[in-house]
Amino acid sequence: MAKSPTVYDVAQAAGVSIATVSFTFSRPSRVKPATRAAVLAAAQALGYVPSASARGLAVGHTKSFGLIFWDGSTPPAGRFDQVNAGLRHFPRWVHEVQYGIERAAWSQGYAIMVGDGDASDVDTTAVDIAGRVDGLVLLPHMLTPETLMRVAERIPVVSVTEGADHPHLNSITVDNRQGMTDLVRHLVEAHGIRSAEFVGATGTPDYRARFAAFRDTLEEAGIPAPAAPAAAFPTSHDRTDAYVCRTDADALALLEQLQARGVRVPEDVIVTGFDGLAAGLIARPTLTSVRQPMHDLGVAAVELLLNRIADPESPTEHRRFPVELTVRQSCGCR
Amino acid sequence: MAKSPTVYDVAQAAGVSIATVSFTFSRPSRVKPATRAAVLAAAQALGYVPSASARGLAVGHTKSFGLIFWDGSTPPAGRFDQVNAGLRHFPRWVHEVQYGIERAAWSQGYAIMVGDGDASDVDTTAVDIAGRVDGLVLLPHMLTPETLMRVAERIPVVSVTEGADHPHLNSITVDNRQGMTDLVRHLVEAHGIRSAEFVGATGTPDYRARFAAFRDTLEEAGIPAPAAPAAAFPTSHDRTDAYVCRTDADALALLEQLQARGVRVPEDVIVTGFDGLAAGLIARPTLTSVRQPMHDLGVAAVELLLNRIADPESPTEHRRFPVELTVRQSCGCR
DNA sequence: TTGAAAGCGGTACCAC
DNA sequence: GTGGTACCGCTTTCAA
Repeated sequence: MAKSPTVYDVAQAAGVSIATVSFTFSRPSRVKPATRAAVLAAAQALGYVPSASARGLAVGHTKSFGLIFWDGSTPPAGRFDQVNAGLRHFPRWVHEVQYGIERAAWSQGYAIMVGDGDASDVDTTAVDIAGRVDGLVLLPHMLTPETLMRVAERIPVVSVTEGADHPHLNSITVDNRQGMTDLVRHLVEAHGIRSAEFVGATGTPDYRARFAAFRDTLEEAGIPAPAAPAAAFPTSHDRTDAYVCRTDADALALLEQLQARGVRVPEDVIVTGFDGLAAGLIARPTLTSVRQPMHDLGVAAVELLLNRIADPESPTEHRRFPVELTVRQSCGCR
Repeated sequence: MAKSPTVYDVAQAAGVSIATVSFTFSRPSRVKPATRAAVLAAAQALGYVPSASARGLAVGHTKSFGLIFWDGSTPPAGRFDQVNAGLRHFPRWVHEVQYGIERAAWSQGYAIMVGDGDASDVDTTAVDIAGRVDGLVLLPHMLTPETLMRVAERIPVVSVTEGADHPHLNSITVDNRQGMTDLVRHLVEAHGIRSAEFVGATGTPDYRARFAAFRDTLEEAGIPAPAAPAAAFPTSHDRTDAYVCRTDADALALLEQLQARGVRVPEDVIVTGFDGLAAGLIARPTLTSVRQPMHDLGVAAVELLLNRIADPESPTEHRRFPVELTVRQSCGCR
């Protein structure tokens, strides 16, 4: 790993000044063809790779966005781990959103820097990443208000989370309440359930919104709603008509468990998810769920960032996306 | 987005020099507690977020690794697109490898920068990313030799690809041949297949190795081997005993199609994958495949990068990982 | 069209 | 223990 060549080396080799080298790359038309060719040749010969740090320092931005996520998909320890070791981390909601983010960012010439969302000290991580990029997206956000303020005052930040409010924070949310309401109503009206359990911890505002809607809709139908989510994954076949999971990942894992124990879905019990991951189509029974427009969420996140960069004075934006009840086999339809 | 404060601002606010501010963050113990507190307070009050560009320029490295991938999971256009629109991009092999990379990198304090592997000009992208990071991993690599040399001479590069050889290039590979050989032998010996098709284009060295092993093993068993992979996804139920897919993603999509057409797997035809994605367990029938240690591949990639950074003079490394035949329902077992 | 030179925001060596 | 200061590599006026 020899010390890498700089503009100075290239300039010297090409017999021009460093300014000319710089211009050759940034505004080729402002350089005489012959000179340009000489510079390019020298650069190629030397194996010149421009330093992004130097450029970033000089121009004041890095052409990259940061991404910090935590989707709570890492399930609680315990039997779940043993039963579903292979499913623990995949499929993930974040991957589908990230795909949209990457495509949108790349198309605009931005690279994506992903930071450790599960770090013990997310705040430090966030500040570190914030120092490297032109914008930050949080999936969802779990930063302290202080850190959030610190970061959001420096670069645009968009949180893909329910209930994110801060003067400098942009947000993208989905209609968790509507989605869960539609889902539960469907279970009640089309399948006549008389009881249901909510599966999965409510660690984020989104999950809490889903749980709240789950309860409200159940009660509204005159069905007793559990006061809290099932503590852990159901261990035996509890007497319930439906397991309403907080995410598809949980539902998919639960499906596994249930089948391993010989419990039939949907004949013995209904199972539903939330998110609409592609994997829900692969499973058998296919998974009834509430679909979020993941790709669009990612694209929108980048859009908000770009808007704010184009016009720093523009007001923060909050976009809420609709979701769609996707009825499939695991609830007994089809 | 007010202009963000710098060390100078913090220094002034705290009534110290910029050197002291710098030390407060890098070597807190070398600064008197009272001074340190003052600096920290000023930094907090001002919302100081250190510029990674400035630091990177000063220290000569960025504490981040680049990641450029292309897993060929985007299937050819045509009917496949229509039939499996939702499955097109997920699940992906790269995500499982990426997970290992991220965990390993993060644990060492490195961030991950992901670049556009599908860019029309991957080489330019690669050079751009290379200028931002301390090491690069290619999943797999599809760069021109020139670009590869240019980049690999500046920072350590590891390619997660079969047949990568370049003096400065480290590589991680899996035993494609052994895996495919085991798989085909199993189909012949345990299921008595007398014909088989290979599904999926052979666009990378890994895929080619799989196809070659597929052919060799078939011929060795006295079974006529197709001269080329099935041109596209099987359109009607061609007469064959087994569809051996080049990846799990393809196999999963094929499973979908087949089921939609009422073809039973494995009763009517056997379907197998390659990779061992977690999604193979979600599908019904569960997918017979050849499992790669994805997480370990990612961890190893980071390890090689770290090794090279610790000792730039150390020779390049090439690690080959074993794979494991995973027999499940889609071939008729269990 | 090209060159000289002043930053950009940190780091770290060397004095004090 | 703290401050002064010379870089790090590139961009970008301003002159020539």
